[in-house]
Amino acid sequence: MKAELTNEKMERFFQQCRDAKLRITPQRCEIYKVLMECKDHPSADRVYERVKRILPNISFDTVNRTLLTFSEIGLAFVVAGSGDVKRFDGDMSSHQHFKCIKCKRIVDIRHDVFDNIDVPKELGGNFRVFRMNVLAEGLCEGCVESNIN
Amino acid sequence: MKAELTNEKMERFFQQCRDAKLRITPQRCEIYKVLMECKDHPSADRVYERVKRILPNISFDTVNRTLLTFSEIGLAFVVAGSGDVKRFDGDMSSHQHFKCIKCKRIVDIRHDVFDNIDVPKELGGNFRVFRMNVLAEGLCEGCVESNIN
DNA sequence: CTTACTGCAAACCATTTGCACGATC
DNA sequence: GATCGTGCAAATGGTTTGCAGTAAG
Repeated sequence: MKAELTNEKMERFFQQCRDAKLRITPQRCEIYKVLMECKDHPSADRVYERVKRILPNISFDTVNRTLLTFSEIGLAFVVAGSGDVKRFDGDMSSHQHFKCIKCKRIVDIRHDVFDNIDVPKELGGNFRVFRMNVLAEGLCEGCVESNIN
Repeated sequence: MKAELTNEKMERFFQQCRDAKLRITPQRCEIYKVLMECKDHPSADRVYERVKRILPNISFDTVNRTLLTFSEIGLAFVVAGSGDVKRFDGDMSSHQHFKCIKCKRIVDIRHDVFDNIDVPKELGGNFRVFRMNVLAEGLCEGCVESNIN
């Protein structure tokens, strides 16, 4: 599917775990690898399926828990949406998303305008913004077509 | 709490119901009124509580179903988020949201930059975008303070 | 009078939690 | 060896569905 993650990237991951006082376990490593290789913004369930190929005995709960932990320590985040199951993204670079309301596919979009958008000042100086989410919702190519039926 | 909705607004609501082939019922009317008067992006549960004051026999299911129906016909929408319970907004004018990750408070923000943002063209001409969501996540004033403890 | 809507209860399903065992440091 | 992480199973909680009775057009 994809080239193996570089050693440097895994080394960095180990360090991030240590910094967060998380133990380095085979489960966490595999989940991290899968998340980095997935470009489709997988649900916990989807990550679980993929990791299970490598670690057949892993439980869904571990995958889910780990993904949430990753979100907390900045290794991943939950894609913003309006309902539906949680979808995770391991790409921490600044980008936006399009989500098809029918097939639920999520596509990365990159629009200069949205990069480095500053914290709205209406909030006053005391609000602290950690993350800006930009989500376009609509129908993807395939679903536009099949909608004409 | 707030001034009654104008007759014109209710009249427009009736028309929108007729257009969508929805019957005009006391439940729908009250839910609509409450939604329009709420400035706090209420959950279905919160709307339920408020409507119940007027219609004590209404069920939660009706409220929830109605809010979803409203979302479908463009009378409301679900505020984008990362998990948590669905929050509804009856203000269909272009604006953005800030959500406190701790107390879950949602505040409207209005930033010129985001108004009339155009559909990202990376998607190709065949994608159809119905809605752009912009969500800032962080800590609100109150929670920033109580976080220092 | 026909069709849609409501209220109730049960079903669903993603997500979370408690706990004992096993693994990491 | 002490503590954290995992796997299992059960609980949770928001949301959804089926259905019979009721109301709107």
